[in-house]
Amino acid sequence: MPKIVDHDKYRKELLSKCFDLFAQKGYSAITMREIAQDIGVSTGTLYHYFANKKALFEQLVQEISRQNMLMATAELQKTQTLQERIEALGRFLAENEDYFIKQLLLWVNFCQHQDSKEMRLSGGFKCTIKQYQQWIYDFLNIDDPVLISLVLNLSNGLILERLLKDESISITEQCVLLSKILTINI
Amino acid sequence: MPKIVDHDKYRKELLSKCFDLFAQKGYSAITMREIAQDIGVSTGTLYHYFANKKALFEQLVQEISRQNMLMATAELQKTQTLQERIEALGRFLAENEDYFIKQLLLWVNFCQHQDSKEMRLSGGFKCTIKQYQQWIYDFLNIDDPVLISLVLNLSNGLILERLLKDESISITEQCVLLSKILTINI
Amino acid sequence: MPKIVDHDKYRKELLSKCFDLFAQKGYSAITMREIAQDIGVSTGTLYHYFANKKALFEQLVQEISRQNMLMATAELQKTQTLQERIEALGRFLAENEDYFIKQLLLWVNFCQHQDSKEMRLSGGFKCTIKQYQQWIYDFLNIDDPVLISLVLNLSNGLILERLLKDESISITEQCVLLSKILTINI
Amino acid sequence: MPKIVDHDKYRKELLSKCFDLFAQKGYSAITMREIAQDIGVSTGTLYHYFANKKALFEQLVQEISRQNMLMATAELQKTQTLQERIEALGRFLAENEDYFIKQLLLWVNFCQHQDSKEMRLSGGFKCTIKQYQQWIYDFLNIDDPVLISLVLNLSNGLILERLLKDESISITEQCVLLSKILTINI
DNA sequence: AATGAATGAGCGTTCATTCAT
DNA sequence: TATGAATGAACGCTCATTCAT
Repeated sequence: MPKIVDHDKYRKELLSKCFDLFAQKGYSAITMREIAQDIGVSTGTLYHYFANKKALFEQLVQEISRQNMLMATAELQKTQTLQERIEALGRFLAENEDYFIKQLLLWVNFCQHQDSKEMRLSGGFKCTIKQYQQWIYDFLNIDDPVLISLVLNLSNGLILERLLKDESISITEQCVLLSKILTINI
Repeated sequence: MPKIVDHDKYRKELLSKCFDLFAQKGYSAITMREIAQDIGVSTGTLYHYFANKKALFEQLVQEISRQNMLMATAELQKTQTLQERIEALGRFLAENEDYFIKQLLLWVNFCQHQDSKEMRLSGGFKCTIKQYQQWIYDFLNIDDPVLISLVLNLSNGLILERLLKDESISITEQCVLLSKILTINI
Repeated sequence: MPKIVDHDKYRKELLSKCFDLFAQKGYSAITMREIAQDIGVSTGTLYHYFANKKALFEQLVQEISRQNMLMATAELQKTQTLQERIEALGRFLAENEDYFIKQLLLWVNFCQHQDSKEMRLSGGFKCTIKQYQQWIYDFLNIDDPVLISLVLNLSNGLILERLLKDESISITEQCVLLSKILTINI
Repeated sequence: MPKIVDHDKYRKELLSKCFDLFAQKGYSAITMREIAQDIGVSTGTLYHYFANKKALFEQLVQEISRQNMLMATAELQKTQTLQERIEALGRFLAENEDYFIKQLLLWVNFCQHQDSKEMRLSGGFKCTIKQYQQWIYDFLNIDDPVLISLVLNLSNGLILERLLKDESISITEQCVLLSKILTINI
């Protein structure tokens, strides 16, 4: 009998530990050795759980996207009025700012390498984006696709601003404005 | 005026030719050989004009940002009313969609590598972002920083949507909405 | 203008220097680093001249086979009678014993790796063997294919004996016997 | 008699199952994992029965050589005249062609790695070759060492021809000729 | 100014081997 | 006895960079 290890559970633990690293340095700039060292295993172990670097990255993107959706749903389910929900969304973004910046970096990275002969199996990825939109739709209870897009793009824009600039406008303030806009336009 | 003018002009030509390559594959994934081959010179020549890969990339980011500003100013200077300007901004984004996507990729890439012990000289970069904001400010003649941020973030969000999704909402439609919002809130 | 180097000539020089190494250790057991070190270049240079290890080995086999044929033809062309030729063949084998052992090792190695999903382009190799046979045929002026085979197989058997055993029978003695056999059977 | 008998018997079973694998890919090209997988045990088990890869290979060579000798003796013991024996030898070679090719590959491999700082304990190997020769000597009842060598080398040459060429001369035909030669020369 | 041959550190990955179970 | 997860040195190969021409 081999060492008793929940292979799948451990795999996901390793994935979680990789998140920061990939976000900080980008797919091509990290090395497998760095990853291994940083998460405290040997390269051999890394390859025991992931076929190669590409597979590791793809599984990371999927796992993070899955986690993100779960978090968001859990967080926002307790709200009632549109007003409340916009505020909750804003709070959620503000509180997990770093997380979302990292996720954004991951996604952009993923798109970049997806187009260059690699990572084609990514049906799961585009799908994740769609689920996201659908989720906003369900959650905010907005019908107009232009408005949904507005909310999504503004959210992403806010995150991007955080990444690109040193001092950014407060997310809360933006959300107050967003709330006003939505209230008027629905 | 001996060769020094030609040298600088040629350097900028080389930079322009690198833009697509860096945007498509990302800083770390591209090799100097690929770049050289793609733009039709030898690696030796590349190193004759740029101290190293990092310097090449930094100069590229600066050059592209500079060009972008020039383009935008030229394009939008002929407008008058706020209504017109919003429309012009929307048209500008829509017409240069690919260009802005590439620029976004470049910027994200730049931020990623800037934090990892390299590319510290990037005062010029943060500065570029500020100029951008200032330019929107001057151009749209909006005082409220929250509103400026809204315009910038929505623009970036739109570009990001283009990158991440297959089918996106029309930029024009979004701008119609944006126009309405701004008109009401000013 | 780059360093002036006759690329093809230098490539062949490198190949010649690899011969002993591949024969001694076998294809899979040598490393590219060992080869590079042993022939006095860097691994980078090795890869500048050969696409990969497999290609290096294939070119080596072809080059050695080609050289071998040239040597043999040059050596044996000056003989007249069958008697003389058998003696010359024996002398040739005896004098280049080490060379032929190495060639045999190369060939066996080649066959082994050729069958395992790699090295399929080896039309040139089987062809080399046929040329060899044809050359013996032309040279010894023997019609009977059974006799040709006898000569070839005995030659190879002699070489193999050299490889497998510590003390072997003298090649010359064997050739005296061979000569007698051929004289009788023609 | 506790488990020691089973242990040894199982060890030899494992060895037998390795034969094809080593012959096909060669010592260095095969991995312990491949071997384990192919013969249906874990790598742990492999290391339970063999100290390391080298030991496994050495024991394989010895075991195969031992088996070969047994087979040959059994097969050829029932013959009487020289004529019969030559024919029996030919038939034996022809019927076990694949086996002999594999054995040849093993031997060549063994010699190659024996010289490179490893596998020095190979007294048993050279010894095997000598036994082989002695056995031919006893069996064919030939005194002249030159003739013995002829028979051995021709046999090995025939096997080698099988390995190196696609279509080879029939072993039987060669043996008819060999028979004639021997008859004349004794 | 321009070339591309040369370098060697470092990359992704593999593999013989160990050892807790 | 038997397993397979874990290790890390070493593999084939790449790449930013240098430099003789």
